[in-house]
Parts: sequence; C-alpha cells; structure tokens
Amino acid sequence: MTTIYDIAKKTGFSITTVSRALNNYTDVSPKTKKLILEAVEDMHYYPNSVARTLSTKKSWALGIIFVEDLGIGMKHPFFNSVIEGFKKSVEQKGYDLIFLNRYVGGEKMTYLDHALHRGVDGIAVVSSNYDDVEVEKIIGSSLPNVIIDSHTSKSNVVYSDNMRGSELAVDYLYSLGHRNIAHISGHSKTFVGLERLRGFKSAVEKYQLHNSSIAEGGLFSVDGGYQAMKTLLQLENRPTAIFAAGDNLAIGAMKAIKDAGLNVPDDFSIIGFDDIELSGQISPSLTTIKQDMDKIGEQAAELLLQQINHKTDPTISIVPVELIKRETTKAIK
Amino acid sequence: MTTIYDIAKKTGFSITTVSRALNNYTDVSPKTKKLILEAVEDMHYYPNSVARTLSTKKSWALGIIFVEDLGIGMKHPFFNSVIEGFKKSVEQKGYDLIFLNRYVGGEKMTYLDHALHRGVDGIAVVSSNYDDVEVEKIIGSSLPNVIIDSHTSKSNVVYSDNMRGSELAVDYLYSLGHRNIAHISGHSKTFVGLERLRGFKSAVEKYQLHNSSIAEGGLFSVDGGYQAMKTLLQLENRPTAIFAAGDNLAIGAMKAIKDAGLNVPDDFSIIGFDDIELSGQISPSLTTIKQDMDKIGEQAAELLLQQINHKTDPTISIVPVELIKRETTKAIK
DNA sequence: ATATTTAACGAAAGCGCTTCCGTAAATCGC
DNA sequence: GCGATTTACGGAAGCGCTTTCGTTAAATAT
Repeated sequence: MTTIYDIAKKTGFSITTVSRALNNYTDVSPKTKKLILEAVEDMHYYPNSVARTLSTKKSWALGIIFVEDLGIGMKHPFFNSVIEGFKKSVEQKGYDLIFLNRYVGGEKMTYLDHALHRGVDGIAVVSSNYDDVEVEKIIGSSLPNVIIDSHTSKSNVVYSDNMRGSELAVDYLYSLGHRNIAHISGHSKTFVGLERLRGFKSAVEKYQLHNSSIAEGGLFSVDGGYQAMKTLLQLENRPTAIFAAGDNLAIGAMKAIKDAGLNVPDDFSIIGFDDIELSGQISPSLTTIKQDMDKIGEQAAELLLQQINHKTDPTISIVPVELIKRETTKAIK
Repeated sequence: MTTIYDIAKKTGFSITTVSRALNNYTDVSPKTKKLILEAVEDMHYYPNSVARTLSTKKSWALGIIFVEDLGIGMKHPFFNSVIEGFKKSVEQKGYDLIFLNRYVGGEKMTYLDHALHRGVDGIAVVSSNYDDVEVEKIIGSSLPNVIIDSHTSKSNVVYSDNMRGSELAVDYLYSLGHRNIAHISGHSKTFVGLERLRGFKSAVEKYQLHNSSIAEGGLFSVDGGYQAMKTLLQLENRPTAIFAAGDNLAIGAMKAIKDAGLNVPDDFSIIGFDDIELSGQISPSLTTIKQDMDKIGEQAAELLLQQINHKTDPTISIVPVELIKRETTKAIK
C-alpha cells in the first residue's frame, strides 16, 4: 500500500506539503502541486480513509438501520425502495452507506453504540415501530439522524402524507358510489398504521359514513390482510369497498375474497397503500395510494446532510401521495 | 468521547494494560481485568473502530458492490434477496456491510480503489455482467472477494445450478406432453443467461426437440419478455410451452399472451426462473425454477470469510435449484 | 537601502488504538 | 536458599493521515 510518505519521498517534498496538495490548500505552489499530483498518479496512490477519519473525525460514512417486523430485511418492498433513493442521494455527495447491526465481534450492543463505535457521520433510521427503545436512544443522541416513517418532534423525520392518502382513497371510493367502506388497518404500534386510520376516520366523518367498519390487519403482511378480510366477510352488513392500509394487506384481502368465491372488483372495490412493484403486476392490478419512495429517500438524505453540515434544527418533511387508479375499483351499480 | 486513556486514568493502569484487558490477552491478572471492565462499563466506553482499524489493518467491514442493468438497485428482487442472506451471515460473524459506490468526495474512482481506500477486509460482487472491466479488476486484486452470479476460475464464485434448472424445466414440460418448447433467453452478456440457454439446448437435444425456437429476452426485464413473446407469437409453428430464463421475462410473456387474447395455461404453459416474491402472488401463479437466494448469500459469505481468514484457494459453489409447480403449466390435451 | 509582508514549505504533535520490548516482582526448581 | 522462569504490567513506537506553528526566502513597501 502506498502512503503519503512514499509520495513525499518520491517528490522530495514533506508529507505536510503532499497532504496540502491533495487537499487543495492554498499555500502550495502550482508547480509543486503538479509534481505531487503526477506522483500520485504514477504510484496509484489513494488516501487511506481510515487514517484520515482518525485525524479529522469525519468518516464520510452514513449508518443506516432498519427495524421491520416481517423479518424480511432488505426484501421489504417499501423500505428497500426508500433506501435505494437515500443511497443514490448520499452517494452523490460522497458518502458511503454502512448497514449497522447489533453485533460487533459477536457481542450485542445497541445500534447507537455501534454507530458511535464505527464513527459514522450520521444515521438514517427506517423503522415501522412507533416507540422502539433503540430508536429513542438514537433520537436522543447528539449524532445527526433522520427518522423515516415514524414521528418525533426531537429529530428530523420524513414520511408520506398518510392522512391525505386515506382521504384520497375514501374520496375516490365515495365518488364511485360506495357508501359502505371498510378499512383494514395497520398495526397500532406503527405510526403509519395510526395515521392512515386517522385519515380514514376523518374521511368517513366527512361523508357521514356511519356504518363503516374497521378490521385489524396487523403488521402489513399478506396474511394479515387475508385474515382481516375474512372477518369482514362474516359481517352481516358487508362493505362494498375496502381501503387497506398497505398493498400487502390489500393483496391478502383479494385472496380471501377469491377464496370465498367472490370477485374483485365486481363484488368489492379495493384500494391499497404504497404502490409496491407487485401492485401493478397482479391481476386485477391494484388501485392504490402511491408513496414516492425515491422522494422519501432523497428528503431523508437532504435533511440528514443538512444537519451534519449546518447543525440545523429538527425539521419534518411530509411527502405527497397520489392516487393510482387501476383495476380493483369500480363504480357501484 | 471516552477513550482508552480515560479508562487508564480512572483505573490507574496503563493504556497497554487496558487494551490487553479489552482484547482478552492472557497476561493481565483477573483482578485488574475485572477492575478495568468495570470502569469500561461505568464510563460507557466502546473502542473506536477507526483507530483500531488503523493499527490492526482489519476493519471488520465488508464491501458490497453490485452492478445491475435495470437501474433499480436495491429494488432488484433477486439481488436484494441474495444480499439479505449475505448480510445476515456476515453480521453474525461481526462484520459490517458497506455499500461501495464509485464516487468519493465527488470524484469518480474504481470500485476497487474505493474498496482499498475504505480498507474493507473483503468484497462481494453481485454482477450480472459477464466481463465488466471493474469486476475484472477486483478479481485480479489481492483483496479477498467473492463473485455472485458470474463465473471466473480466478476467484470465489457462487451461483445457482443454472443448467440443471433449465433441464428441470424442460423435463417437466416434456412430461406434460409438450413437444414444441420455446426458450426466452437472458442476455448473452450475462453468465446466467448463457448457462440457462446452454441447459435448454442440452435438454432439447436429449429429447430430440428439433423444432424448438429461441427468442432473445434481453436484460431480464418484464418488457424484454413481452417483446420476445410477441415474436414467438408470430411464428407459424407456434410453441405450446415457453421456458423463460427469468421470472420477469415469464411475466412479460404472460402479458403478451393475454394481450393477444390467448390464455395461460390453456394455450401456453410457462415456466420462469428465479422464484421472486411476485411469482407466487400473480394469477395465475407462475411455475418456476426456484433459486435459493438465502443459500447463495450464505455461501458467498462463507467463501469470502474463509478466504479472509485462511487464505484459501478460489473455490466455486453451485447452489441447487428446485422446480416449483404452480398454475402456469398444464398437460397438453 | 532596510524593514515588513507574503508565499511556500517542513517539523512535529496528535487522532485512539495495538503490540513489541523491556523490567520488576512473584513463583518455581532443586 | 539462590538462580531461573513466569507473571503482570508499562514505555514507546507505529498505523497514515491532518494541522498548528514555525521558518526561510522571495516579494513588496518605505
């Protein structure tokens, strides 16, 4: 491995000058700078980021942790999209992304300790859980951070306009003539589950839809949606439309309907939330509230880098959602 | 930030002894070790991994780079599954995962340079491209590495038993009575595309299916499959079954068939390759050759760590595949 | 001409850790 | 009991950088 010393020896300058040349300091003459840069090229030198980090306290690395309940990790269709958006943004600014876990050398530690140990410049948290103690620690720390899909006033947060999404869904269903609209809700320990439910209730209130029912869908899994729909099917006062708090819930519901010998959209109109890849591919394709995952990732990156660079105050960013009309919704006859 | 010096000062021992106590060296008495560990606990000390890396040359971080042509990054359903498997395995061994890009401080550099710069202990490459010059550099370097889904004799590689997968597919189609089987191939610049094609040809040879045709599906995209199927539909001697080199290709083909007013599986039987999440959810659900992504990730982790720890020779690991029978295949009448 | 500023560079300390080498005290052999 | 090992610890160098503080020579001002 070639070091700054090798460059110094080859060019005859001191390591101080070499370092300065490399970092575009002013007090090094154009001539020697050129000489040094040539040597760098020749010897194929690249600075050791570890050494640099040790002396500058800046690692140019961002930690990312994500807590999700399905146990599918990176396969999570919403989170991986957000992370991709985040990754692209921060990479452009020269940051690397490092996935933090809770093990270091076989020993468990907190995410925060791990981040501190690694010396990351900031940390992005994607967490569905509302009050994860680990996440709380991060929020309360002095390490710059941004929280995605949860809420707190003490840190940067970014999430979709969940309430508005619910309204859009109910508005559309109402405009199609539906008057008995049910909601399959997300788990109440999740921020988004709560928000979407709140939005639903508010919309239902707006239209005076008093006979609307709500079924708990759990942790946004297909199976959760399936089970919730089954209870909805038992109802004597069956809904004609279902707004599910997540696409997977909606897909599960569709399965349950199919298994019951009924049809979407003829017997039930369905709207999901997320617009994951799958939703456009299945048949019938799912009408849904689209979250702009790329944008969420970008926003998270921006807020985080802002805090790192300018020590800004906690800010909150709410990303607009959009109704995507597809085949699972139909005017009532 | 508390350092080893703080612990030394508090306990009255030298930093040498503190360091030794922390690293389970033998020549420190149980008594002082206990004292030091208590102080560590009290002061909430955790070693600075940057400093440690600088002096030990071991970063406990693994780089991961992936090159994929669809531009979807982490959203890639096959790759993200593999990465998840890899991540889980290496995390257990105490390694962090760091995503390498080609930019450092705004300047472009090679992946290899970046890895060297960051001081990772090893690097995993998931690349569909057969002869990416960047990947070649990594393979040729002295940095431990493992290549997923490509082939080389100069490094560790792991991929599915692609040829066998093709055989399984054709075997099954043949057993259902199909005698005119077409293949929608993956791009010839990808290793897996080539291998699956090879397997297809060999199976076709085995059964003497001389009128089988092949359509180029390109880079495993849904649209590629759609286009390929359209050319297949023009054929005067239409196939009765299609084996696609990827699930997305198969899904695209199904779309084309549907758009042509035809039906799967009544008019065409279809088999894909991958078994991505989507395949089980669409309707009709896709019969496919399942790749064990978790296993691929695990194997990659194992080979890489082996090379890091014991400097083993390049080894190749081929992961078994499995036929998953679903609804897109049907016996010919 | 001399005094003063400026430009261009080097010495050395320091970031937080590991580890080689050395040494005093405790333990052992007989 | 005395020399030979062990045991338990500390000093100090070194990992590859950045940065503060000088220093010298050239450029400028007086």
